[in-house]
Amino acid sequence: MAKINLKQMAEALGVSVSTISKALRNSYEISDETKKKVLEKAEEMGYVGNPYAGSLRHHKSKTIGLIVPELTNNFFIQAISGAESVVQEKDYHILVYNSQDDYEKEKSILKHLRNGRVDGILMSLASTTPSSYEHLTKTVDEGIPIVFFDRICHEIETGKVTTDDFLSSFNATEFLIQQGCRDIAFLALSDHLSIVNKRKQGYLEALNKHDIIFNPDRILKCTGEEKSDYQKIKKLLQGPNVPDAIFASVEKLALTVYYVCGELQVNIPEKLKLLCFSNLRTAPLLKPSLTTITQPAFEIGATAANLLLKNLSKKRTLIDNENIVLKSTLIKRDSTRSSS
Amino acid sequence: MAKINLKQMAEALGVSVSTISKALRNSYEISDETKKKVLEKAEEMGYVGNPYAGSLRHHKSKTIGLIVPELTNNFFIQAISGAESVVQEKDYHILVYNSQDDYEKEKSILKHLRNGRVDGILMSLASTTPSSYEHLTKTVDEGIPIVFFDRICHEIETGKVTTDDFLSSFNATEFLIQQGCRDIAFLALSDHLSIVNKRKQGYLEALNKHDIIFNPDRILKCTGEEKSDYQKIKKLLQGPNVPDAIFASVEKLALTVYYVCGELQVNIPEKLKLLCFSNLRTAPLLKPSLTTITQPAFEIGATAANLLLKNLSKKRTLIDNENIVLKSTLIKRDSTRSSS
DNA sequence: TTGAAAGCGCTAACAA
DNA sequence: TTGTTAGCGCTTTCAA
Repeated sequence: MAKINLKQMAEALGVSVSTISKALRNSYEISDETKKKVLEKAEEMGYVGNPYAGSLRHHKSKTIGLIVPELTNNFFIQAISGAESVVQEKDYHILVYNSQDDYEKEKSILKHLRNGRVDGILMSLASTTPSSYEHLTKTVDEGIPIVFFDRICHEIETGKVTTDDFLSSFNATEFLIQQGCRDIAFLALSDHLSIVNKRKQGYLEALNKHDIIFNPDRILKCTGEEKSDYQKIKKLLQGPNVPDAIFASVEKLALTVYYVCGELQVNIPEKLKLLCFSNLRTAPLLKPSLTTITQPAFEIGATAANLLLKNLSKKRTLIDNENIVLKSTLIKRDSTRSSS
Repeated sequence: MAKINLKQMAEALGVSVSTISKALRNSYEISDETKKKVLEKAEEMGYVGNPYAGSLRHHKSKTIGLIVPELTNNFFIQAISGAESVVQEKDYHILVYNSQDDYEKEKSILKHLRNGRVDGILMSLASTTPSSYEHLTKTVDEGIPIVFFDRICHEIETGKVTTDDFLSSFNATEFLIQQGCRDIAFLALSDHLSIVNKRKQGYLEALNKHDIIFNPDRILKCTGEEKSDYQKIKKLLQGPNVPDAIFASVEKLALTVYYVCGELQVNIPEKLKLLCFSNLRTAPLLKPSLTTITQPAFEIGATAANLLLKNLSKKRTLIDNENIVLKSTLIKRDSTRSSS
């Protein structure tokens, strides 16, 4: 049994190709009787239209590209899951790409999408992407709309979906201060990521509000590379001046802190309080359970997908510059428990 | 700046469309001089060929479909990551679908892929898929090869990638026995999943070898639905006859055991030893750290993708019936520590 | 070495 | 209400 096409259907039914095509698309031009006949035959023969033929005709692929900097990350997975669920509803398809946090790869992926393969793009920037966004502007200019989520690009005017990074970071830092912390280290990632910067601002603002003098050495610029981050954090916790709390801007870094503390026998939360942005399902089961700022990752993905699809259905290729902000939740657990 | 096509390139260079096409594909028919000219212009104009036009011509889409029963699952994510990494190398694209462990959805996804959208499929079955594989055979019969991984379908003759489920399960059970357990409960999932059955067989065989009489009540048939599984496990652990160990066939169920034990104040591993198949990155950080049978998920995905791509490049649409078996690793941690 | 033209499977404008 | 036909962007055969 081979693949069936319109022509074969037409022959089998003794009508023309266009009649079948119209019947299948439920056109008003076709009689109910014929429609029924065609539909039945289609079912019988297992006819499924070739998507690429149609795509060629009307320049729509009904597929969208989703680019993330990492795949093995709970946040992105949940976001993908959210996007997939809305896209599936609307009979769109999702092409998934992993930029591996690499600017060059990101450019290359976008280039491959700039040819009609996708109708639109959902993406989160690589942390190594510098302040040059030509690959992004070019894509948008060629009529392929991009909706950013989480690791957004401010410089491109389009739809963006983020969480309240500044505020949640401010609140979390303030919470640490309330727990008695006075010397809070902040584990940052790339300077280029707006979300990391906002989180840093929230942290700084909270210190400022509580008259805690900010020590620039307390901002550790991590890379995301496991080993070097491990060493950096180990050095931080070996002293001589050991902070009394760590605020990790991303999940991965918090886990590294657990491992370093294991090696150095630093007791969390007695000696060190720990808190981070994270979508780890097992946060409540860790030893100690981890206080997290949890982002509504699934909703972020779903919202971004909805925004994109809404514009696509309106045939709008330029998306209004708006930033949809969803709320994160601070979930207090043992890693920030105050001993008093 | 709009999208550029061959015709526009041809006009810009004052040559014919076919010359450009050939030059771009580095045909021997074209002079080096012309090729150079064309390549330069293509670069300059940012030309990227429309993939669907070519696809229509030679009935190859250079994209593969990847169907998983869940997305928020470390095993599948790592597998996707592995597949993505090899596919990316070969300039293929990946369409990701979530069957949500639902047979109907699985059928519908396959139907949508049976029309040239993809050149081949990588998939793991939904646990609700009954012993009727028409949707699979139909797909293969229409010339779209499927490579199964992990949750494979024995009945279809094609390539499959799994782990040594029987043996690793046997070893793990034996390990529990060596830790002093005599009454080990097994948390199963759907009867239809061959991997779950193999894991069950390994468990039974180990009991048998050690002359432990098997009590059928000790096999709990879970559904994957969080709440009902929670209740089932809670009932098991409330007695009157409480097992001294639990072997969970999938990760999700082990986490539920943690929560139930938290509620019932059952001490792991003192009162209950726990072990499961899992790819959780935080297994070492849990309280207590979790003994796992860890599958090489990334390799599984990569191997399956390689097998599929190898066959596609040979234009083979029927893949030899072979089962590539990769080894899992039993990682002993605190959840199975013997108190003596 | 280059170009003209047919055709992949489908849609849509137009004709019947 | 149905059929004919051109053409989406590309590859490829055949002719020049």
